[in-house]
Amino acid sequence: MDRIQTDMRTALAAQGQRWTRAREVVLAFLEGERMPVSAKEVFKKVRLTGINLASIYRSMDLFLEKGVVDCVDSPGGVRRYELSDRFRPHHHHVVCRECGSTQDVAGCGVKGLEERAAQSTGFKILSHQFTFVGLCPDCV
Amino acid sequence: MDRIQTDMRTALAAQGQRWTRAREVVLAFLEGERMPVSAKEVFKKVRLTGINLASIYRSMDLFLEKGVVDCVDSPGGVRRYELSDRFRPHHHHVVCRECGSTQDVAGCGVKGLEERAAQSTGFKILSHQFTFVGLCPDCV
DNA sequence: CTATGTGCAAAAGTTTTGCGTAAGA
DNA sequence: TCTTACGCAAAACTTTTGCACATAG
Repeated sequence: MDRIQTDMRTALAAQGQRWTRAREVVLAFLEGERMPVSAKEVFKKVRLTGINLASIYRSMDLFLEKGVVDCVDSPGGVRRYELSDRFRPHHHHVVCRECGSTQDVAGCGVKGLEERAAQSTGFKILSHQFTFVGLCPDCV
Repeated sequence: MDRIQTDMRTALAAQGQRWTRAREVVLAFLEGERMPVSAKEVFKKVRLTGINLASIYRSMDLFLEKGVVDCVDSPGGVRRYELSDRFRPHHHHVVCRECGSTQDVAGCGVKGLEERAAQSTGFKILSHQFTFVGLCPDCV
């Protein structure tokens, strides 16, 4: 068992929440991925474990709440999840307009804009999503 | 009839496509909005015209294809539409994590990053979506 | 043991599609 | 007139929820 899972287990135990098979499977899968994945994609790839799709959504909600994963709302209307900035360098994404495939773009380049946005809108800014939309090499 | 509608009508006519009541109603509505709206929001506000929700989606698809509107994929899984950069200053958005309300954030601040993203990923970059996620004054 | 989480199935919500008809040009 | 687009209804998809049962602690 690796560090993220140990941390997660401890954090959950502190609040009477449990480290279950579904949560372990989902988190382990996310740790092995380099790109954001949708709930359905996780479901298909862990099908042999018998974990239910609803449980994957519920696990993702828990991980989001704990700050262990971040989500990306992609053009195309499918939500994708990945390990959060706490465990990976902060970065952004490029999504293919045709096939929906997603890749990381290293770096940020937009830090410092949050404060300006907060001032001009009155919102309390919690995070940002910055996504390039384009065509992947296969779809050009 | 204003300029955008005239342009649109001409562009459609050139390809054997028609300027219909549904398209006129949807485009006119978008021209009157300052913030991105979902298909359902348009539908509710133009209900008295009898325009069908499916026709609103179809009109939006057409306008997207013609570059007359842009879409924003918001956290929460609802797609919103607004007049494109061709008719409004380029800008970005802030979305409330709780209620989904959306506001413009003036300016860009991320121009010049597209080329770097293209180089590092091999994608052809067509556009970008930059969204701040936070809490609106009502939801704080 | 006991409360929490899961599987299953149904529901909810958004977006798409097929088909017969209305209506632009 | 003749093709395009619309209305309607159903379907397709993603995500959420209720409930009885399983299971982690």
